[in-house]
Amino acid sequence: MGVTIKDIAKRLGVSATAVSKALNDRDDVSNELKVKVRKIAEEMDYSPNSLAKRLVTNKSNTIGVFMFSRQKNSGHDPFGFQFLSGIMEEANRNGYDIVLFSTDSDLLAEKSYIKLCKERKVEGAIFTGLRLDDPHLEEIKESPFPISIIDTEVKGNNVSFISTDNRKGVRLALNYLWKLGHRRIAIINGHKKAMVSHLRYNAYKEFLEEKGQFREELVFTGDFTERSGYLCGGKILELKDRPSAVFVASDLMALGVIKKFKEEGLKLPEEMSIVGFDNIFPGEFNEPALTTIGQNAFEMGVEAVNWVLKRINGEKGNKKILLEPELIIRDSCDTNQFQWLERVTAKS
Amino acid sequence: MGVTIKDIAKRLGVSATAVSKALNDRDDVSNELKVKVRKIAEEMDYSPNSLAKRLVTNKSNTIGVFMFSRQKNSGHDPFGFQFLSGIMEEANRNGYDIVLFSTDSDLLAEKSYIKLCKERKVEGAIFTGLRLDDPHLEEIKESPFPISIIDTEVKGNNVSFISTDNRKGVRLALNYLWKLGHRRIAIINGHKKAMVSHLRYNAYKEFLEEKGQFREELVFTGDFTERSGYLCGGKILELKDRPSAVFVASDLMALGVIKKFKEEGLKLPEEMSIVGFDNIFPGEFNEPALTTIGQNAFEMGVEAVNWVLKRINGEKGNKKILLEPELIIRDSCDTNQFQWLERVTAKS
DNA sequence: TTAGATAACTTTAACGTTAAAGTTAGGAGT
DNA sequence: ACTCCTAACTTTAACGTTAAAGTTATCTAA
Repeated sequence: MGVTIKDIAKRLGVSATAVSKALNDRDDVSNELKVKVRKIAEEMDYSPNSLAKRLVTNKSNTIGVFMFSRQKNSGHDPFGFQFLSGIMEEANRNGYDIVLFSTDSDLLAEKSYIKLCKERKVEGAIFTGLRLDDPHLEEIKESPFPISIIDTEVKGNNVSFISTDNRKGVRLALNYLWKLGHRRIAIINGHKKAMVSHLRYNAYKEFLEEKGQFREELVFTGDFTERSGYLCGGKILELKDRPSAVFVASDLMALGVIKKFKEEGLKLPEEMSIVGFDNIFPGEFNEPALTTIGQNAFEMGVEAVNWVLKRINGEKGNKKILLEPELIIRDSCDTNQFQWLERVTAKS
Repeated sequence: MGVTIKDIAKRLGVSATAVSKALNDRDDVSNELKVKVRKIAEEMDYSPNSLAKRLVTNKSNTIGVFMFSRQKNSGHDPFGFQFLSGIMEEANRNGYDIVLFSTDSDLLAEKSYIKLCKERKVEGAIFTGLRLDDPHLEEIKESPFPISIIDTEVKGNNVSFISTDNRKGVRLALNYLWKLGHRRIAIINGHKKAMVSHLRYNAYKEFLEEKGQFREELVFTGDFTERSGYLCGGKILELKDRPSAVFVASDLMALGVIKKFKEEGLKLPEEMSIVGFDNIFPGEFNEPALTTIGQNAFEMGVEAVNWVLKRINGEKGNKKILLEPELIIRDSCDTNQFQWLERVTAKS
C-alpha cells in the first residue's frame, strides 16, 4: 500500500539496510547517499512504519493512560483534562505516544489494565482516579513496567505516587481559618475509597488535636459530589452547637454546601466561613467566591510522565512526588472573626 | 522477553500457526487443541503482541485524536474532556485504541498531523478546536484516512463535520428572548477563526433581519475568553441606546459580561438579560445562574468516532452530523419584559 | 474400491524495519 | 609487497504474528 524503505532502495539500486541507515543518520553511510535517500523519500512521500520499527527494536515509545473520572461523563471533573494536558505535552516532548483507555469499557471487564498494557507493549502507564478498592490493585503492585499513580499511593516496586502535599494543603487551610479566629472548624471529607480522603482527614485531625480543638461530631463525609456537599451542609445546620467554619475536601462539595447554606438564609461569609480544596474554575464565579487550596494538576501530569521516563531509562528516583499546594484567598471566609477573637482574648 | 506464540507451540509440540488459529478461535483447529492452547497460554501468562499482529494484518485498530484546546493549560475548557470521554468510550467499545497528540508539542512543529498519523498507521482521526487558519488545512482535505472534525467544517473527500446545530441553537436563544419581549438584542460573538462564530453570527443576523431588528452597532466580537466578555460588556454599557438583552456566543464570555455588568451596578436580570452558549458547569453557580444553550459534547465525541468507523468499514454516510441544541432556562433573563411588552402593545 | 471431501493440522512466506555479521575496494603503514 | 585498516556498503536473520497454500489421515458415497 504505502511506500516502504524497499521501494526507495530499489529506486536507488541499494539495499534496504542502506536506506534505513541513511534515514536514521547512521555514520556508516556516505553523506552522498544520505542526501539522495532523503530526496527520494520526500519525493515518494515515504513515511516510516512505526509498527515495524517498534516490533523490531522492541521499543514501543508508548505510555498508557487510564483515567477513572470521579464524575463520569458529567464533565464536572476539570482536573481530568488538566492532568491529561500535562501528560500529553510532556510525553510528546520526549517522543512518546499516549494511548488512552476508557475505564468503563467492556475492554476492562475482560482484561486487566496490566494485560491491556502488555498487549500494547507500553513502556509505562499512568493512572488517575484509582480507588483503593480497585480489584486490580494487587496486579498493579507487581507491574513489570513503571506506573505513576496520581493521588493514590500503592506500594509496589515499579509504582510511584504523584500528588499534592495534602497534609500541607489541609494545614494551609486550617491555619488560615485558625488565624482568622475560628476554633470550631468542621470538615466535610470525601469518601473513603479515595486515598486523599484519608490523608486529608488525618491532617485535619492532627492539626486540631495540636490545638486541643478536635471534635468528632464535626466530621462529615460526602462523596466529592456537589449533592453530597449540599446534604452535609444540611447536617451541619442541624447541629446544636454550630461550627464557625467548614473545611471542605473538594470544591465541588464546597459549592454544594454553600448552596445549602444560602438556601437556609445564612449570611456568607459572616455566619459561616468555608475553605474548599482543588481550585476548580466554578469556584471563582460562585458567590461568595470560594477560598480554596489550589493544586497544580497540569504539573502533576508532567511529573507523572517524568517519573515513568526516568524509570524507563534506568534511573531510580524517589517514588513519592508531592507538589506544593497553594492557599487561594477569595471571599468565602469571614475576615472579621479575627477582631472578635482579639476582643475575647483581651478580656480574659 | 515475553512469552510468544512459539513458546506455546513448542510446549505443545504443534506449529505456531496452529496456536495462532486456536487463540483466534478459527474453525480449522480442533476443540481439543483450542482448550489445550488456552490453558497453556493462561499458564504461561501469554499476551499477544499487538504490534506484530497489526503489522501483519495491516490493521492498526487505532484512531488518532488531536485537541487544539481553546484555553490551553487553563483547564477552562471543560468541553475538551467531555469530547474525549465520548471518543474514548465509543472507540474502546469498538475495539479501537485512542492515540492522543498534544497539539503544541515540538512534534507538530516538524511533522504535519497527517504525517504523524501515517506513521502510526492510524485508521482514522478526530480533530477538535481546529481553526480556520490552520496551516495544515489543505493537507487535511486530501487525507487518505477518514477524519471527523468537531465544530469546524472542512470540505474534503474523507472529512466529516460533527457539530451542534448552531443555527438552531441561536434561534432557540433569540426566540426565547424575543418572546420575553426583547427587541434590542446585542450579540457578543467569538473570534473569526472559529467556524462556529460565523454560523452563530449568520443565524443571529438572519433571525433579527426576519424581525426587522438587526442593528450593526449591537454586534461585538470577543475571543471566547472570560476577559473578552468582560471587555465587551464594558462597550455595551457605553452605548447611548442600550440593548435590553445580550446573546453571548460562549458561556465563558457570558460569565465575563455578567461580571462587568455587576461591577457597574446593573441589576440582573432586570436591567439586562443574558443568554450564553455551551452550558458549562460554572454557569450553574453564577449569580444569576446562566440561561444558556446546551451542547451535548459527550455525544459529539461518540458521533465523531462512529462516522470514522463507518468510513473504515466502507459505508458512506452523511458527512455532516448536527446534534440538537437545548435551551436551558435559568435566571439570567428577565421574564417580566413580557408583561412590559404586553402593556406597550395594548396601548398602540 | 476408489475418487473426493473433509478435518486438522504444517509449511512457507510475508508484513517493514533494523541489528549483526559479512564483503569489498581502496588506502595507509612499514 | 604484504598485512591491516577503514569507509561504505550488502547479506542474513530476526521481531511475533497471520495468510495462503500445502499435507495427511480419515471418512463418505456410489
